[in-house]
Amino acid sequence: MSRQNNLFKQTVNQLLHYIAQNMSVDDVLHGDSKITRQLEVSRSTVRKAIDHLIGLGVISKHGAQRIITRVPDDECYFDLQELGPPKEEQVERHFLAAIVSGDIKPGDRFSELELARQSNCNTVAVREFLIRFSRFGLIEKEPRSQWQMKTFDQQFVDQLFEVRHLFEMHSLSCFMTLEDEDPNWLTLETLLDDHKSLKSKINEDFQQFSALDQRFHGLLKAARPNQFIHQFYDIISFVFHYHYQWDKSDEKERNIIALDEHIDIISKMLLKDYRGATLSLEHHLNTAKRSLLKTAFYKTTS
Amino acid sequence: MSRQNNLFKQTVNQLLHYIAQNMSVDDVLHGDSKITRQLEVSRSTVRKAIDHLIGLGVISKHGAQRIITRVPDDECYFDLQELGPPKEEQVERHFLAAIVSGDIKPGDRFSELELARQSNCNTVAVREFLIRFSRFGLIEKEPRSQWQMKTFDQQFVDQLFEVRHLFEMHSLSCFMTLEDEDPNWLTLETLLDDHKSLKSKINEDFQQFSALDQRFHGLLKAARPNQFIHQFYDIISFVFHYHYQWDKSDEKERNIIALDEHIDIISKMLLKDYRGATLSLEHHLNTAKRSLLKTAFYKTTS
DNA sequence: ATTATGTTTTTTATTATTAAAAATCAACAA
DNA sequence: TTGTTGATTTTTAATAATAAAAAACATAAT
Repeated sequence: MSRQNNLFKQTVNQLLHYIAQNMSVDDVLHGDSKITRQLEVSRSTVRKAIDHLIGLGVISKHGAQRIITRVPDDECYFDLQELGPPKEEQVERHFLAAIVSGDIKPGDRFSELELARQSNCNTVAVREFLIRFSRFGLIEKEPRSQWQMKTFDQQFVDQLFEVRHLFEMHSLSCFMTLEDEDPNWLTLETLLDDHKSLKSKINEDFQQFSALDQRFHGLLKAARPNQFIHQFYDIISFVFHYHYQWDKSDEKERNIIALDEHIDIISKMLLKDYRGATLSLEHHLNTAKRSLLKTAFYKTTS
Repeated sequence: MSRQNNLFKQTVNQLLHYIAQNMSVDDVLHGDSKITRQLEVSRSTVRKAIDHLIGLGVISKHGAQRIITRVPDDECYFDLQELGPPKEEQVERHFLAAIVSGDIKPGDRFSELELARQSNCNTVAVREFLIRFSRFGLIEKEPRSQWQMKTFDQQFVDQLFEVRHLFEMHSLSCFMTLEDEDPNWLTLETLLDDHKSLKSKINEDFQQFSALDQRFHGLLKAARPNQFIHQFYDIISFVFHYHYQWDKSDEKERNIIALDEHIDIISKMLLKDYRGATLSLEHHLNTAKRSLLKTAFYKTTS
């Protein structure tokens, strides 16, 4: 399979687009270092793209100047569709699909080679993805042996929520000690309004809750950003995303309950009721854990 | 460079060793599946090793049975010294050395290729190591650009200790609620004794403190094992190891102080003085942070 | 002096290839 | 059955090779 010089083609297209939008025949093209800065690719790539357009007759050289000779037509553009997504993403997509669909179940072993074949990539790309992914603690590998999907068991969930509990409580406590004039309080008020407005139309738009959920927990963390806590949340969101992809059955009920819990917490926060907010948050986390366990075990035992 | 069939050679040596120790001429060798289990390598490897020994005349085949024909001499053994350590380890060693020696300073960019050349590995091995290492949050990389050593600044230390504080306090609280008859209490008492005995000879053996430190913080965590917390401690220990490698100047003083702090904490724990232990632990963590900052900034600004 | 251009070198991303090791399979014996 | 050996197939680990892209360099122009 030939190498897909993706970036080059993208650059050509972007350049064509720019010309079509902003320039007309006989205009002088900017210097390549300027274009480089605009497109955020290296000058070599820009240069190769320009050469390509010269080859197509869109641009011609007069000494050092490059002049537009004709308006580019659709023929000039590369078809990026057929390139497909970048390899890394392809592996990821395929692997996650395999997990979600149950092709790879907790406890299963799987080979890099097979994944590579299935996702139409080479083994190195697969391996690199798996190494990256392994930081989630969901897969692991012994030196001369295959990868193994770790069992997603009660213990895993317990440990996950133990840490989550610590972090969320900590975040809450940091938030509550913010100055009154801190802009985060305003953001929180807006968030409460958005929650209430979603509540009024929850029966149709329950899927929008997910965005609110992210905003809420993101805002909590924003009171004191911490890269390690942040990293951990990547795991959390993956685990949730992964499990709920299976079981959409009671998504609506889940969301309605969580929405109310959010409103409860936020209201108490705005009233500066630290103790009340803590209790409500605790309750919210417990609900989330129960719900995850239910879904997870429904899945693994079926 | 030819591939180093490390495992095969190791296996041959192990097998020879076993024969030399336990068997004599005309004995019948065990079946290969049995040997496989003992040496924890695959049967193919065992098989190849046996074939090799047959080639050397140490073993000969009579039908399916394999019989020792002579006692193996030193000639038969492979020289494992010249093989060197496995690639992965080689990269790691070289990279860490580069950091510690200041070849790669915070903020620096560095290339995979150069690392590969210096550590005498190929780029893929280097890249895989770097991906693995990146979970420590100390290096990162943009897609088509080089790796970059992140700046090790006050903020990083703050965030590190923020999380560490959360975790240690949590661990302490878990520990304090252990049943009286839990074996961890006994271990803790032993640990206190070991601390005291080190204290009496601290002037000579101050370097032994590091082991005690690991044991102490390990024991705290042992009260409630959690893979996410555990993972985080890998980062902690790396950071400490990394920085103190630079600055051995006041290692002794540091260790003496920390030793006393440990004794303080453990004593209070054994007295079931939760509040006192908490305060002491807090104090201990603050000392550790101050000391790290001092070392770190002494280094980066020099 | 600064900036832009043309040229060259280095690095990254990707594929291909292969020895080593593991896993599987088939025939056979206890 | 169960377990063993011998032969075969897959997979992993590692190397090498190369197109694409970035970075560095040198030269000319403002």
